Amino acid sequence: MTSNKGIHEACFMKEKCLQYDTCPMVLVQNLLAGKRKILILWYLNYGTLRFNEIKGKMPDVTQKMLTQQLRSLEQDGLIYRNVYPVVPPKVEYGLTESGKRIIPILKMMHGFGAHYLEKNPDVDPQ
Amino acid sequence: MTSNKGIHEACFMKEKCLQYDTCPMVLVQNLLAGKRKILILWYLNYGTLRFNEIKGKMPDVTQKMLTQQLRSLEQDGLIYRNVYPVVPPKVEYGLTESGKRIIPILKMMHGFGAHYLEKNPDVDPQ
DNA sequence: TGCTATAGTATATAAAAAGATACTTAAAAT
DNA sequence: ATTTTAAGTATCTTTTTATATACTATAGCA
Repeated sequence: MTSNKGIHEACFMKEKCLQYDTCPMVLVQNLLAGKRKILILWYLNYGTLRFNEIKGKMPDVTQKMLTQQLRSLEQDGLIYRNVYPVVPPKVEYGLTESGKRIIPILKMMHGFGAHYLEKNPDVDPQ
Repeated sequence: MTSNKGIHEACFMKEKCLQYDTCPMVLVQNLLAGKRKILILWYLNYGTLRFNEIKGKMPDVTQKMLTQQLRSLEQDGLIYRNVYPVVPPKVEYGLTESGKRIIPILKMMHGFGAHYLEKNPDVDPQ
């Protein structure tokens, strides 16, 4: 019996998803799996934000972790980082074209979340 | 100066998102942040699947981790788990009503991922 | 002279996630 | 009597993630 490691028999879009290692859904899973990434993208859709502005919106994140998540999103091309050579430092983060294309998805997520919270009023989002 | 810990000045849907701890987006971030959750939901939309069927679609997941992710999704009410009292065991997983409501989001994600891969042919999804 | 501000880096430690491997269960098949 | 099967659990180790804390640079201000 031959190995069928990674074959996606069940994927909807068969032409794109015959194999695990070329599946767009696997990509998205990896792009968005981070613990803060969805939220960072969501906040940035409001407009560009400085480091401390993002930090201020997430009460429970450390500077180091936020830096890590931002760098990762930057490497994936979803956000850009613009450093102004001033003192004290000023660094602006914003969505790239690629990042902006995620926003409709995030809006649907928000709708889902709101509905979920209505149906489960006992649930704590955190 | 008073603390403004967790205030969401920048959220789109202000009436729902004035505070971090009641924000639907924070909820969704936490529901979907798991390393395999998006993929599991995606596969289950095809139809109910048995444990080993899901496992077979993810070449690099251990039994333990898959069990954990499934339990977590079950606790969050996105999937159900149906145990048949037979030997050897048979356990079926499927989407709940809540889980089905995520599918349109996943379909958009797939579209995004496919487009991203077209623009960045060098990227490895994994 | 020393203080403040911003966006970090450095280092050490703790906690959580993930992986590897072995074990379980009980019926049916060999 | 042994093997196979499906869906796990148990235990231990490694890796990743996260926290805490201290430190840096430099211009402007008091």
